[in-house]
Amino acid sequence: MAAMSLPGGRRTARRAVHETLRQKVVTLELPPGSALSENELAASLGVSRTPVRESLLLLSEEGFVQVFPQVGSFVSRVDPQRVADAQFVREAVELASLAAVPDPPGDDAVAALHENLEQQHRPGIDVEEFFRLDEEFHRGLLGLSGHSSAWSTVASAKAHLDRARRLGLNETPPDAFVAQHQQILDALVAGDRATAHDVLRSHLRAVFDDIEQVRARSPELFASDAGSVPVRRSVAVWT
Amino acid sequence: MAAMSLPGGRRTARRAVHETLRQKVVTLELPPGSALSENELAASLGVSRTPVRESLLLLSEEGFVQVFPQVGSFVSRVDPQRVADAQFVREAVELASLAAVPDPPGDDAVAALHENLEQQHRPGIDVEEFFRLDEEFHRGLLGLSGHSSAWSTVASAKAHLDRARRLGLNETPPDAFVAQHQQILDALVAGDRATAHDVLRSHLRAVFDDIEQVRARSPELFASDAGSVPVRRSVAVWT
DNA sequence: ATGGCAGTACTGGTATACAAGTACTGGAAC
DNA sequence: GTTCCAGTACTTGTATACCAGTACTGCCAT
Repeated sequence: MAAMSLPGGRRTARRAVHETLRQKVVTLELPPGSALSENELAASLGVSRTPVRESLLLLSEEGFVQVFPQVGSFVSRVDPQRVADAQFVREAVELASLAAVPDPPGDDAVAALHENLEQQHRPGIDVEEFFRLDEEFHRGLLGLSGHSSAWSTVASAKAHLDRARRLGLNETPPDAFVAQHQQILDALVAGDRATAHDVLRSHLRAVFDDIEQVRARSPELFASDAGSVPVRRSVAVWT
Repeated sequence: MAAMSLPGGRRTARRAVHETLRQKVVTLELPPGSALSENELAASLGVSRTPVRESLLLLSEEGFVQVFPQVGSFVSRVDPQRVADAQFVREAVELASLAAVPDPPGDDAVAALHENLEQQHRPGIDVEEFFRLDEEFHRGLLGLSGHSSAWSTVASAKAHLDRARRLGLNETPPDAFVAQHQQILDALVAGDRATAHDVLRSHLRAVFDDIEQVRARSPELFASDAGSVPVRRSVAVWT
């Protein structure tokens, strides 16, 4: 829903930079703690500081970047509190949406979800591809209730979860997630709301548990003290 | 949660401009459709275009402002679709939170809510004061479940509702809302979850209905066609 | 009077210059 | 070796200049 101010097709430098950086942050190509110098980024992206700066401002509003005046800008570490918030909001909205799905769900939407699942089941699936399909699946699920327009809100809350999930993707093979997706859809078309509800909740919480495992193993990627300020290095170190 | 990038006390021009403009938009001092020229604002606020521009960027991300390149920036009209989304999300999160409140709710939090309600009951209450108390009440309600940190997400979704509510505050006297607040809290402390749940839902939907009444009376404040683009005037006119 | 077209005054997007502040570096003093 | 301090090289914040594009204005031809 955001960024509706710049009508769709308009290509601006800010838009391009914002999307590029966001992608790199979410995919961990820029891991938590990375220093983001406005000058460096401007030079490497071939634009001036202005669009870079505005992109960083937006990313900081999204919680992906932290800007410390006169010190530097850094890819934010994963904030467990923030992840928990996102989890709670996402769970609330997705479950509320599930409850509002009409009893025979729309055939077209169901068909789309089935096709999506087929692709998820394809062996040797790429991680990036899985993330794309996962996103599409959950958006489609929300669409079943006619509240697809609320997806943007969920997507925003989901953003932090996504980044944390990538850290933990090696913990649990995607197969388990795909199986859960399948169960949810099967229960829905079978009219078994209770099962769909329970499995969706388990599914969402499994993601959350995954994150906790990563946290135990790589605490340096997580923010422990909200008040800490990083020092300027090629990679930030929180003291 | 947002804007944590600039540590609290740091006073920057952007911060000041952002808060000023946000306040004026939310309180309808700048009504939907108002033209916001970067140059004019910069001149009147005594700063350069840069902080003004960055503020408008943030406000557009929040949905309060629409920026049309080479045309102008305007206080956004109330988008019914967006309001509906906000309503759905808010309802889902607040109800989910309510369900997670421990059975005897925390005494301190309950006491705070009671005191808040006392102030709401004060006769001849100011509209701005009511809004402040209403916000505090719902935040406190969310806090009962220990998910107070998710408030920022609700607050963000709530932002559009708030603005629309101000338009409709003359429709239904605040007394009705205050009474509903009272019922919710009473039911909660009495352990009657079902009633609390139902009243909260009714309460939230009453706000929504209020907005619909205003829409019928003042359609020019609402966006009817998402693709419409305003013409540059002292006050924007959507064609 | 009316339709069309050029001129003009505005818009936001971008690039750049300067200012204020922080932290590292290297050397002098002890 | 240690401590302190000045210098320097960076950081983000702000101001300004310029650019591309839009829409209104008023003249001109009809």
